[in-house]
Amino acid sequence: MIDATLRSLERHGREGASIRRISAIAGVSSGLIHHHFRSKARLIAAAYESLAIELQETLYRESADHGGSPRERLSALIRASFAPSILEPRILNVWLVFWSMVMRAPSMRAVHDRTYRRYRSILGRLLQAVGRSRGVRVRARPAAIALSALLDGLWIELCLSPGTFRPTEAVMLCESWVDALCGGALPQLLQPRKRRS
Amino acid sequence: MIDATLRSLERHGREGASIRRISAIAGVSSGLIHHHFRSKARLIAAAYESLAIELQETLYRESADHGGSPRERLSALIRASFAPSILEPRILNVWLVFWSMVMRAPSMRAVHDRTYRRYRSILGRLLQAVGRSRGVRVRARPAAIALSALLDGLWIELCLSPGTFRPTEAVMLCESWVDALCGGALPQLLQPRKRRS
DNA sequence: CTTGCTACTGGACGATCGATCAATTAGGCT
DNA sequence: AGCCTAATTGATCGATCGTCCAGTAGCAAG
Repeated sequence: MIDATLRSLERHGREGASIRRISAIAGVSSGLIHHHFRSKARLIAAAYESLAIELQETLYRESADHGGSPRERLSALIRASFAPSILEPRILNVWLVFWSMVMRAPSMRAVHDRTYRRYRSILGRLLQAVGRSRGVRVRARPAAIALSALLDGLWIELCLSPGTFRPTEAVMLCESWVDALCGGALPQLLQPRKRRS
Repeated sequence: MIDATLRSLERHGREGASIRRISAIAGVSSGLIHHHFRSKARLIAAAYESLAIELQETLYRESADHGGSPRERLSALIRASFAPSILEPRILNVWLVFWSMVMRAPSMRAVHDRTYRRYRSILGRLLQAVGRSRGVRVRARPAAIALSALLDGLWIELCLSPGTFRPTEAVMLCESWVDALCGGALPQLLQPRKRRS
């Protein structure tokens, strides 16, 4: 049923967030959805959390499968973020609907905050591990915020108009940022070595 | 009339894209909108282009007003991107509606491509000027793509949940990236000094 | 068999949507 | 004054929306 919601949002975008369309795709009646989820908003929120967690697990699995070193795992995660299956412009439709509800429904905001904190936590730990193996102490929080923003910004633009630049360029831009971080070129994202009084 | 469209989208988000709401805010009848713009889609497209150009001009003016050196102008643009007037979460509502239509209507895609190319051009020229004053030759296109993605990604997350981090942190992250670029830490974003055969 | 409970159906309700159009008003041109 | 065009109105249409609810089917317990 949640899968049907996501598929409807993929196919019809903003107008796919309709009980009738979703129930048609799911092959059930419209009343049944109101029986299980008490309102449309709760259904959308459940679908939101489901998609966010599934996406993070996909990225995390890709990261864990490829490469042993932290740097290789991070590279795998970056590449996976711009893989064709993730990059499908249809999926942006889904996120746009979700984000537009985050602004209005407090329950949606709660889902967003929770899943995004998890996402930053994954990125932060990975960045810290990469830094440790390169001899720099990375401040996980701001580094994760920057990398997630870079990933998201590139991903959104790639979905909006795929012809502007190529996915490999997006990967390169992220890798360059990580290299600069490990090379100490982003000193404000590293732990200060010494405290001055 | 276009102003009323933007205000309606700010106030009511996704549901504000309705001829009736817009006409009520504009203080005219619903029929009049169909008289001037032949359909709702054309009205939204006109409002999209209007907002995008107005935003770019605001940023460009802020950039030109503050500071004489290219680096100061770029800093002013970055700070302006996270100024309270730009950062209002309401405005994200408007962009989300526009982006969701970019995916479906070719005319919307055309508006997006045109305005985004302009935006990247502004950023690219500024980055190149900053690089020149620091003695590095910046490749305008990928650098502008990366900075715009970083700006957008941070801006979106700040609008979605303003409590996650502070606007000053976002400014710092962008400035750090620019400093790394000027310091030569992002070699793939610089022109190769020598050609090898 | 009856009772109670849950999954599930599908039609009805009022609201709102984009679009259309006849009718009315306003304004410049001769 | 007479006329033509453009601006503007508001009612109306069919479609679709979220929600609600009376009613059916399946099934376990008594």
